[in-house]
Amino acid sequence: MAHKDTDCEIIHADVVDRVRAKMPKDMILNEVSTLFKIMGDKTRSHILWALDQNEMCVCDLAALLNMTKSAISHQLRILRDAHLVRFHREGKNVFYVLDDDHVKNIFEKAFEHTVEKKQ
Amino acid sequence: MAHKDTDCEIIHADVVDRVRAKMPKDMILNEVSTLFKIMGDKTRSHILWALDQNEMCVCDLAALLNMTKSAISHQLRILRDAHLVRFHREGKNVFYVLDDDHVKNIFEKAFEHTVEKKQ
DNA sequence: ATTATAGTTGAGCACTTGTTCAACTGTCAA
DNA sequence: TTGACAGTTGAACAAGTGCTCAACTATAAT
Repeated sequence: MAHKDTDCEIIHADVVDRVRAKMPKDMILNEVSTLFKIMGDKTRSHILWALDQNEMCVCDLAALLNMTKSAISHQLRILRDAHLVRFHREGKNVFYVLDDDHVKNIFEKAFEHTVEKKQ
Repeated sequence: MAHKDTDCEIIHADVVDRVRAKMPKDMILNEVSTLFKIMGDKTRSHILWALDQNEMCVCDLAALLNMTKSAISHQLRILRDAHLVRFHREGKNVFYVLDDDHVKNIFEKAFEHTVEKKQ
């Protein structure tokens, strides 16, 4: 009898059991994929890359990426909510910076991967 | 006069120019964000994590993740197209394996980030 | 106070994406 | 060769996502 939610038996029960036992708490794996999802948008990854070079204000980011302030601001909010960037106001400008060194590391690994794949 | 595609001036032209000069070819940054996008789905990240533990066939993955073979197969195709997994047939089973060590590294960095953020 | 510019926000809309469903191929066993 | 099961595929649909637009707040200059 196939499993309730699937349409097949477990064929290699030993492997499945072993992997299932090692499986991290679902929440953590979900949070990791959420992190990737947030980084997996063209606009947001460009913003993160830019902020890794320099802190920048919304307007400069908009100019750099040829987008409206509104569009940038919406994406910055998503990055703020995920604690990937911080901001501080200086007069009329709001400057954003990366909030986490890991982001830089994750980016570097992804670059390595992509560059190697292209060769 | 505001920029054609934005609604503001460049406020800190020096910063924008410097960052723009360092900007990697658009294509590479796009490919990096595509990689994150692919890893940024709950199902796919679970599959990648599982394959990092052991090579597995479609049915076992379906059982492990409580999903249908079809749903798993669709996601495996996306991972195959991105060259993140390879497969080989053995009789009626098709076994999948990770195609790249970088995936493991990227995952590890992302785990570090997530675990630290939780503290 | 008024004006101008930086930035934020919510609603709306077009587009994308993941799963389901049904039909299909591939391999093995009887 | 027929049946059973592993796996793939395309269409369809529901849910999610990113940008636009317009209205808003905040700060500074006149």
